[in-house]
Amino acid sequence: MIGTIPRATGHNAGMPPRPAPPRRAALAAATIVDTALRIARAEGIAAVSMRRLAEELDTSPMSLYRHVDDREDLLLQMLDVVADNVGSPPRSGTPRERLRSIMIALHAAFRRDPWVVQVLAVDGLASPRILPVVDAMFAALADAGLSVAQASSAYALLLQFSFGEVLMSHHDAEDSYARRLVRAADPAQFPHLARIVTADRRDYFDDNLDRVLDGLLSGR
Amino acid sequence: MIGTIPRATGHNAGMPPRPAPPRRAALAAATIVDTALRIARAEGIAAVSMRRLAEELDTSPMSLYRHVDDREDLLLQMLDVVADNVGSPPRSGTPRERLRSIMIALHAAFRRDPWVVQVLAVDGLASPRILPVVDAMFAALADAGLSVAQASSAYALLLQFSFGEVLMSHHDAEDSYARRLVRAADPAQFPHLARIVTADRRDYFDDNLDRVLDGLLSGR
DNA sequence: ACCTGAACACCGTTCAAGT
DNA sequence: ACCTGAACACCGTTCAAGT
Repeated sequence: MIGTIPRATGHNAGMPPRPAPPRRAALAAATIVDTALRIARAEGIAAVSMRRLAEELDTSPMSLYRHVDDREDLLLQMLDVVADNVGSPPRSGTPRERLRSIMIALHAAFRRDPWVVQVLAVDGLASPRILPVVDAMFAALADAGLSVAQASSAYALLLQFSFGEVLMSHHDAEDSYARRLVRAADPAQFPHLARIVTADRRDYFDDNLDRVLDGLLSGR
Repeated sequence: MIGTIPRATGHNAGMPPRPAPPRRAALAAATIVDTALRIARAEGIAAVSMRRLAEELDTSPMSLYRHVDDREDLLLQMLDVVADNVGSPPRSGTPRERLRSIMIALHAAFRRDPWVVQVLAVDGLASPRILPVVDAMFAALADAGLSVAQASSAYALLLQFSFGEVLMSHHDAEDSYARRLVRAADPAQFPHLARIVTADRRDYFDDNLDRVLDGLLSGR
């Protein structure tokens, strides 16, 4: 599997081979997390169970507990990886430009790992590695002239927006129950709804991000 | 248990007692749903299991399956009740006023039953009884002068916003992991974050709703 | 005809027995 | 000292045996 022996990146080059490695490469925390991420992306976070993970790694479920405190700890380590994927916030540009590119990076990370939103929503977990991004958002909001109270409010809105977007588009993408419901709605009873349904769907995120930034930054 | 014999509200008063009721009152679908709602409100949706529900109703888990197809069907019936709690959308007022009061009603219902957002988010379910509210939102957006494409986009944003709000405030309310994380952040490393954390928290929903409506309705 | 106990295939986690 | 099989307390759901 990919990343079975991480961090063995050359400082050992030229040294004699390590004595008598165990028959199977030792389970590394990074391997567990990588495998969990792969399962989560392919089948959703519900498929990431300790037993399933152990099976995938050819071990017993209890072996995992030597590298991971419990399932919550595993989820947190998965969130660390996703937080790193968001990347560093930009240092130049107008406050609005900075906010915009942070939000787009956040959104891209959420889109790549939609299960993240479920983990944050259901389990209330978060990675400390996202803090630089959060700090940069507050910095941009302050630079835009917002008071502390206004910035708190604006930050909440921006996060809620990207959260909600991923949450809903995740199920809208496939032929979800909710989508079938709207399509099956009686046009006579819900005329406005019917007009909308016939319109083809696009990705609303970029447009709506500009609308939100309009509401937050202009005119106060 | 509470609600074992619902709707026995007096139209039988003065009548002779019913002949030979079965030893235990028959299980009604409404009783099951009511009990499930009570558990969900008190302990979250994860506590609503078929086995727990049966225990609460003094029956076997399999008896529930005579009134409910499966757990998904139960969740849908619970969503029906919440959708009814949202109430009828207003028929008068400016488009903005109508949108505003619909959103506030929706938000109030979500606040009363935060588990709804998890069910919609994780299971992708929805109740057809919410369709009148959705239709009214689209009607207001059309009356405000938005094109079909603009209204679709705006509708998505409004729903995403209220979704995200409930999702995040649900965990922010209690002393969640995410909240402890922000509070534990190093002020030297994250100066902007530190300023915010010391500010006391309010409910941002009403303010942010106006910001979102500003962005959506003004200036196009 | 109706109800339901036992069973099946899962889950996270503990704990003591095994090497 | 280290690893892990069996066990515990859950879960949704099926199915056949019971009345």
